[in-house]
Amino acid sequence: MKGASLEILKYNHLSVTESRKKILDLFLANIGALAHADIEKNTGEQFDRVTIYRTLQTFVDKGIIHTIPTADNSVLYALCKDECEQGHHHDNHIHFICDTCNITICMDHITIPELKLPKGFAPKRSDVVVSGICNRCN
Amino acid sequence: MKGASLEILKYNHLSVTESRKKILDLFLANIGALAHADIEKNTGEQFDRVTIYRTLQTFVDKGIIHTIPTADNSVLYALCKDECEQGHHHDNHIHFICDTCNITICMDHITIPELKLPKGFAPKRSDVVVSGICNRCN
DNA sequence: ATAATAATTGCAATTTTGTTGCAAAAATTT
DNA sequence: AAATTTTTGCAACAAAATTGCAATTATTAT
Repeated sequence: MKGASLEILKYNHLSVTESRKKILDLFLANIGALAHADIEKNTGEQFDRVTIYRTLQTFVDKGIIHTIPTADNSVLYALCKDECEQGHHHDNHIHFICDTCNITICMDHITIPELKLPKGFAPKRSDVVVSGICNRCN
Repeated sequence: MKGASLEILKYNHLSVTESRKKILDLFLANIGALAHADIEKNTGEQFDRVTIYRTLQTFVDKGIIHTIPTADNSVLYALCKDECEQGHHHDNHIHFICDTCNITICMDHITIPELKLPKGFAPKRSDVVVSGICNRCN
């Protein structure tokens, strides 16, 4: 698995830099989603705040990570799995947030059931955020 | 319908103040969800920003309104309907965000289908954020 | 109705979060 | 290895949110 971040960066035509490698490694090493602050801490404040913001934005633009909607106004990012990495984003995502340990898990493999909306509404994309107790805390 | 805000405030054991009445009236008069900025504008900047923050927080605490998860990191609030007003929160919510007019609608009446989560996960609450074109823009 | 008590408001100051321009540094290309 | 392009970090700035506290307003008790 080592060198995965390097390959992903190259695949996406991004210059390989320390910050990008380290931040991407963080995502690869993590099951859950990460907030800007998590990254700042976990890299030992080695990189400037601005660099982290820009790196995250770059990754989102390239489809390497995606943002997760949260009710409490924090911005979370998670790796796009499989197909997403090829540049084709999933349209639907399920995210699980644990009320106990606060981890956010991106469940790419679970499909979202069809929703029946009132007449006139044309849905394009759905995000599902489920909160409760995760498998570790249970 | 007049006086509804007053009753809701009393029911929730909240002192009745100008700001609380006006802000609650705003929610009652609105189909969609409101952001802090919307409230500031719509009350004619009559109240301090801080007051609005605190009022919203109070309403959330009392279960009068709830926050809506958004992908773009803005905080939206919407009235809790029906059962919610009695202090019993819905566990599931569907929110529709229109890509065109940007309105956010809380669809309390639509039920969320059961989600099959991996073993060990105990879901408590689900938020579904659907984006697309709303009935008015369609 | 009015005084006493309790809660809320608004201001000022501060903190947190995110953005922008630009020169220095690093990565890629030739 | 030099030239070019990209990225980084700093500084300044802007926006969003929070906190303490005195003044005001609402509620309760008399």
